[in-house]
This record gives sequence, structure tokens and C-alpha cells, in this order.
Amino acid sequence: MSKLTKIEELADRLHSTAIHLLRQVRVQDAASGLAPARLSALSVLVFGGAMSLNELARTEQVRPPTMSRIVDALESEGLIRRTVNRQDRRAVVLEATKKGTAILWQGRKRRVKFLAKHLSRLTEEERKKIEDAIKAIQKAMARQS
Amino acid sequence: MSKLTKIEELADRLHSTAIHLLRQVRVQDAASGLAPARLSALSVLVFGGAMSLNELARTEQVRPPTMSRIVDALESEGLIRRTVNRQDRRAVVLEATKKGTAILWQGRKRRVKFLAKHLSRLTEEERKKIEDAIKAIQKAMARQS
DNA sequence: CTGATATAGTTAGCAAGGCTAATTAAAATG
DNA sequence: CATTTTAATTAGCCTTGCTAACTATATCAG
Repeated sequence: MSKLTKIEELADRLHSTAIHLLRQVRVQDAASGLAPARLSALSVLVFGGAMSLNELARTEQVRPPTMSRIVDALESEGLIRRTVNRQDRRAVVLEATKKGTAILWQGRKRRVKFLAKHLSRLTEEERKKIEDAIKAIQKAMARQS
Repeated sequence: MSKLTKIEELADRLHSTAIHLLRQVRVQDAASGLAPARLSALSVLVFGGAMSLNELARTEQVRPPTMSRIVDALESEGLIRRTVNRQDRRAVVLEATKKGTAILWQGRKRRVKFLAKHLSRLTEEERKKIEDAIKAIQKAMARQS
């Protein structure tokens, strides 16, 4: 190990903790029957409402061709609807169907309950610390100058 | 939105924060020129020392055939060495080469510096909160009964 | 000691999800 | 109204997951 500053050490541990946290949560998401990228895109449509393919791709930080294929899969499973935008007929309007919304909520509930079950083993004070840390992390990582 | 308990809300925000944090870090890792699974496997060998393919697969939580292919790629780039175990000639011994170790350290340095740069914009107190939260999260997520 | 079984790793082949380049169709612009 | 820009798709590549089936070696029971 080379020497790291105190802040770098914190950065390293934060990174590693985030990885391990998500690794455990992902197991829960597998139960939804939806692959991760599809689940994530569907979630954006359920919580963010109808949008175009380009917007969805941008939100998910992938290229349009990648999103096009994900959307194909979600549509063929009846989880989203793809219609032509009347104002701009090049564009599509993507929105979650009832079925898609229901499936997403079930998965979200499962994931949140799993995490909450673990968090409930902590003291109120420890949870407060996590709460504060989340705010600090968001501040630190926010888009900057 | 259906109603979530206070703990479930925290769980949800924690999840979302972890996702966004790692998404930003992943951009840094791309600069190493190594794909994520390869980078991660190499990192286990650099920090964990020599081990067999099955051990490495277990550590990385993937199946042996998946690891076999990742190891092929790392070997052909000269980042790891694969030798036959003398005690058990079915098994292989995997270890990072000098080149592999150097590349990994560069990438780690880049990633840690990136995160540290963001964290340095916080107050000492805010960083202390993150520090405490990491401990709490690790406690919460630890293998349990 | 030897035949059966177990174990380590690889190979083959499938699916998901990332990308770039090229194409199609519609809109906007000069 | 011809040109350029934009939205989305298609084609084709790579990486990374998986299971099933195989090879080679080690272990164990009789």
C-alpha cells in the first residue's frame, strides 16, 4: 500500500462501501425478473413520467441505440408504451403501462424493505448519521463549476 | 408514490445515492483502459495475492467459466500470470505481474483522487459524518443470523 | 491397486447491455 | 425548396453474465 491522505482513505472506503451495498441489493432486484438496465429505465419512466427516447437515454447515461434496444424489450413485455409524438413525428413518447408500473412498485418495495430491514438493526442515532452523510455526499458530488 | 416508513425512505435515498456515486466513479475507471470486470478481478489479485481461479471467482461472485474468460484477457495483456499448481495439477495459480500491479495502482490513484477532490469541498465535520455513516452501514449490512 | 466419484478448470453457446457508424424520416433553416 | 439538423433505428462489434458439457487430475471405497 502506498500512503493515502486522510481524505483519500475516506474516499476509498466510501467507494468500497457503496460497491458492497449495491452488490447485496442487486440480488433482490433479480427477483423482479427484469434485467438491471431494463429495471432502471422502467423506473425512470414510472417516477419521471412520459418522455422521449433521447431524454430517457440521457437520464440513464447511455447512448440512444442502447436505449432503443432496452425499450424494445420493455415494450415487447408490455411494460411500456411507445407512441409517435404528434408535435414532432420523428420522436416517440415512452410511458409505463399499468403492468409496468405495478411490477416496478413490487420490486422497489422488495428492495427498500430489504435495505430497511438491515437499517432497522441500527440505533436511531446511527441512522441519523447515515441521513447526514447522504446529504454531505450529494453536496460533494453535485455538478460543479 | 405509496407511503414509505421513515426507515424505508432512508433506505431508498441511500440506494439512490450509492448508485449515483458509483456511476460517476466508473467514468474515471474507464481511463484505465480496462473493462470493469477485468479491473475488479485484477484488483483482487493485487491486493489479495495469488489464488486459484475458483477462489477468485468466488471472491468476485461470478461463476468459474466467467472468471476463466476474464483471466484469459488479463493474461493475454500481460497483467497476470497463470501457472499450474504443483501440489494439485488440476488447479492454476493466478498472480498479478509487475505491469498489472502498476496499472492497477495508477487507476486506483485516479479514482481515489477524483473522489477525494469532491470530498475536499466539504467541511471537516461533514466528512466526519460520512466516516460515521460508513461504519453504521457496514454494521447494518454485515452477514447476520 | 483399481474403478467410481469428485473437483478444477475450460469450451461452447446463449442473453443482456454497452459502444460507434450508417441509415431513415421528419423538422428546421436559409 | 434544397440543405442541414435532429430523433430514432439498424447493423455489427465487444464485454460479461449464465448453464451444460467436457477434460484432466485427485480422492476414495472395496
